Amino acid sequence: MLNFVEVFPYNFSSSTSLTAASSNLSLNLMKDNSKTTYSDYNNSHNQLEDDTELDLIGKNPKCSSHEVVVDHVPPTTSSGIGNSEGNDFNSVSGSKLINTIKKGEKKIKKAKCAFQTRSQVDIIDDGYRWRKYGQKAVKNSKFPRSYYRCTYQECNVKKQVQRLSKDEGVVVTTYEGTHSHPIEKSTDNFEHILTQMQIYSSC
DNA sequence: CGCGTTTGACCGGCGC
DNA sequence: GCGCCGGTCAAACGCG
Repeated sequence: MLNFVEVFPYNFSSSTSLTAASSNLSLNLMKDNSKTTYSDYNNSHNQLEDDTELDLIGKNPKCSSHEVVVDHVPPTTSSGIGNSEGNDFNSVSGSKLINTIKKGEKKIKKAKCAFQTRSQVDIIDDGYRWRKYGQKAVKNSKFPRSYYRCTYQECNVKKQVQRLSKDEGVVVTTYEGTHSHPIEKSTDNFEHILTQMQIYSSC
């Protein structure tokens, strides 16, 4: 179980700091000597206006005082990460559902929050149960990206896990969507992690 | 037997 | 139009 978690500031390009909600997130790192950073993958101006998207990390936007680093992902990113944005994952996900979207309809972006974790293991136990549904080789990286979906019935949350090629010790976990149910496993480390986040990210 | 993982196939978006 | 790429599906498989 977790012995030590260190949160360190991670500077994406054109990153800014903001206060983010964090109350609903729990991290329960499986191994020791892990470092975690998290960032909001939303475009801060366009995406954060949608309050349904802000709550990936926390259900309650008012409760947090944790400084985080925010990455700005252009809303026009290619088919990659944002490919299925706007889809209703409660019904059918993926390309088949995309077919049902009429031409000209504006797709709604889903919230994405990325955590950087310096860890020996890829999987961060965040208290939810996940089922792996895909794995793809990543261009310019020797490590694959794994795709997970929350196993809770009708929960549409997904996450991607990828290890950085240029820093093999860093694992990037990207969350997409909002859990519609409580955490399934109790986690004792969350407060500790949040404390670490606050300490390190405020510099 | 139920649940989760693996992995090749498939699809849509995008750039040329 | 074609090829590349990221994301998803789903059958097969493994494990407890």
